[in-house]
Amino acid sequence: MTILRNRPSAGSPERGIPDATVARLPVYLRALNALTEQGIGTCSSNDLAAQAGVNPAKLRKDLSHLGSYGTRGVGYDVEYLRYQIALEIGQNQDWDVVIVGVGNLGSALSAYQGFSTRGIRVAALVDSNPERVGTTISGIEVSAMADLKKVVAEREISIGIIATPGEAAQEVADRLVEAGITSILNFAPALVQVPDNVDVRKVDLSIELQILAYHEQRKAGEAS
Amino acid sequence: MTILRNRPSAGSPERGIPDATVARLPVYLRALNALTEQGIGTCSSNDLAAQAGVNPAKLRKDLSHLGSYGTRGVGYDVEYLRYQIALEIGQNQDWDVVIVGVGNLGSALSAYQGFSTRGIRVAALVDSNPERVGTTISGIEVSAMADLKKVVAEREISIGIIATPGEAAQEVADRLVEAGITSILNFAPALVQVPDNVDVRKVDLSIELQILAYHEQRKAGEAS
DNA sequence: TCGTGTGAAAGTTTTCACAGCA
DNA sequence: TGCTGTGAAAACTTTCACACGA
Repeated sequence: MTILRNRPSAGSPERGIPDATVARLPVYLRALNALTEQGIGTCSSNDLAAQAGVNPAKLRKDLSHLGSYGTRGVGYDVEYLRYQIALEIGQNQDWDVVIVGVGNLGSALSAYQGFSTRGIRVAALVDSNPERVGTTISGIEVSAMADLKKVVAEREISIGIIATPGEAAQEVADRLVEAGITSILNFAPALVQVPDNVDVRKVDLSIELQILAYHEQRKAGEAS
Repeated sequence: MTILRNRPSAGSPERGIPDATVARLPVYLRALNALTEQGIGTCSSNDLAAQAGVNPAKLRKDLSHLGSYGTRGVGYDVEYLRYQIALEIGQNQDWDVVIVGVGNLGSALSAYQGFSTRGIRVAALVDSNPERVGTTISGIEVSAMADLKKVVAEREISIGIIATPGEAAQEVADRLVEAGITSILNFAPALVQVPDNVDVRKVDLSIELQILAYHEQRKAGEAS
């Protein structure tokens, strides 16, 4: 889903964490937070893997891409590891995002509790519907599409979320790119075309259910 | 994310489509629908791959797991292929789902247009908050948690969606399993433990953004 | 001739199993 | 002794490239 070049990258001895690992680092971060809340200061790869729902060997391999932050025979210091992972994935700074489309989904996203604790701050809302412009949702005033560029520049936003119907998605993506956005999370059920320097990830709510339905059907067919 | 056994399976000569392929079949279905809307009756793997945003060789390999539905030198009949894929992933029947938790996200999901056209029907809403029980959202009356089992049985629902806060997720999952649900889509930012015969898929909205933030950070660090 | 279907190669991810360090 | 870090094996996925059939 993501367009990405795994640059071995600038200066540093060797960078380039595998995609599969990157996708799990936020999960480990969440697991570490849970351990902290439980008052646990040190954990083994088994403990953390159980908390994160992965295989311990995979966890160790993943962490080995970041460096050696554990102690043999002991395990990992929860707080230290949390800090190192956060550093790696840019979680010790806040990321401002703009949500385009404040229908049901966009509104739900702007109120989503999970973002703020993960360093994601919904900084602006934009909609093409004049009736919605000027209204306030989750404490944020909705701006007009025409003001997108200004809003993005003012608040130095680099991440955009598309929460419009599928038909509008490409147009919105174009506008986001034009406004200077370089990462897009696309909830619209449509592919969007963007320049090479822009990353797009897609979340498709019905596809997830369709995959479940497939397995459900197989289970049902098991009677045969 | 999914727990699944790739059963070579009952009777048939050889079943068991790779996970990666299953995850793309709904995408192909959508692409075929788009072609139909454009009045295109036949397409090559190149055409369809472009529409779906994948590599043509991958598309052909994926389709080869279902059977030989193309014609060499010609391509695929759009309608016929659509039908075959729909058959494979159980898309020619409607799937009733129950959504647990009608906060912002649950409400947005119950109104989500993308479901109905993909054979997903939101058949019931359930919430633990007494103030929400009895209210109507998107034309559906919200039921109490205590009635979950009854509702699931009455409407023969096999798929459940968890749209509650993380703390409630495990409790809800247990209730769903108890009620007879065998597939769960979990939007709560928490892992849930279920028996082996139940499939769970997880959609984590903030993780997607955190992955984008990671890439964004790398891009920013490129100046070095 | 053209484009599918598919073996075989390349690449990626996961898992195993154990050397090595605290 | 116990658990990390990691090579090497296994599994899975993607891509290539071409034989084959309409």
